Amino acid sequence: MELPTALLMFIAQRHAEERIVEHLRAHGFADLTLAQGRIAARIAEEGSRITDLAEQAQVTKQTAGFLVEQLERAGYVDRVPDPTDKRARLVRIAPRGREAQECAREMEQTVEAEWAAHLGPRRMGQLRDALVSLREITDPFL
Amino acid sequence: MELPTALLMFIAQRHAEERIVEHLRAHGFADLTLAQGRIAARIAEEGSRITDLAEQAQVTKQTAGFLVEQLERAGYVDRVPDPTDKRARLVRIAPRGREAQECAREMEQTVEAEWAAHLGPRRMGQLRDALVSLREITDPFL
DNA sequence: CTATTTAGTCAGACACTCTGACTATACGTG
DNA sequence: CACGTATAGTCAGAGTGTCTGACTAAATAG
Repeated sequence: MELPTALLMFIAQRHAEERIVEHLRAHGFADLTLAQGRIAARIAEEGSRITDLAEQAQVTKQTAGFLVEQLERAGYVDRVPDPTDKRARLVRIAPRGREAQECAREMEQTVEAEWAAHLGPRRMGQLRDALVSLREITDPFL
Repeated sequence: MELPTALLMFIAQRHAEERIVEHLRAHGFADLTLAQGRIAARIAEEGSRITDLAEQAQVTKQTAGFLVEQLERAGYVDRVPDPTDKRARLVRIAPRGREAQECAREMEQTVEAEWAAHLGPRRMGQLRDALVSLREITDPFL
């Protein structure tokens, strides 16, 4: 075996991540770091709680809170009291955040398309199939 | 498409990474961080230069130097003058580093085996085949 | 021999992440 | 209902990883 499978995944995954960050940067979203993006990408349409974001992004709630604060200051999200729980505040995507989401998704799809073109539809399908299956034994959030 | 392919890779890859760190920790290599490990894993048998390690691990040479310094202090590597270039110093794996490498490789193979068992040999082969092919368009170091 | 490149370090700064301690609210049980 | 526990979140402090910029010393090209 030349390289471990996990390292192969790391290589491709980081490439995608960098392309997205670069694309955002080129479109005026130069503040917005990777860590912030990982949080922002997980905010639900109805708004999300810090604790849920933390769990999904696999960081502590302190870290999630810190990142949300940056996002809020930069205008990517806003926070409203949760009507159903006075302890909680809901984090929602703000207009600027939505623009950034769309920008990121754009490059995400571009990269995905490049991969599909390189591998061909059959092997791309096999790749996704294997990865989805692997998730069953590797996703701590599942 | 439920989840982007790159995110699926991230999930599996992080799982492998965490298993390895946890295994190292359980075997007395509790100092030794992920970042240090990423550098250490790339040290060649004959020794490597900081600059090469930096390039392979995709960090600046300052960062690589910083991490090597930690590794050296903890006894995982040592550094000797490069006989062919008086500017350079070769980073070499020390005995303790070799033990850690073996420990890490052990879990790496365990995880690899778990994946193969879950997917079956055919799909595991397809997965690796696709990832190796993808490397052609995603590995900045290739 | 000089100019440029390369290997590496030093200094400073910032981002990310964690642990521990704390407040306030919600919830479950007797 | 009251009390104890669990949950949502914050504050404070620390450590680690990472970068940019400026620098030194040695190698190399012309």
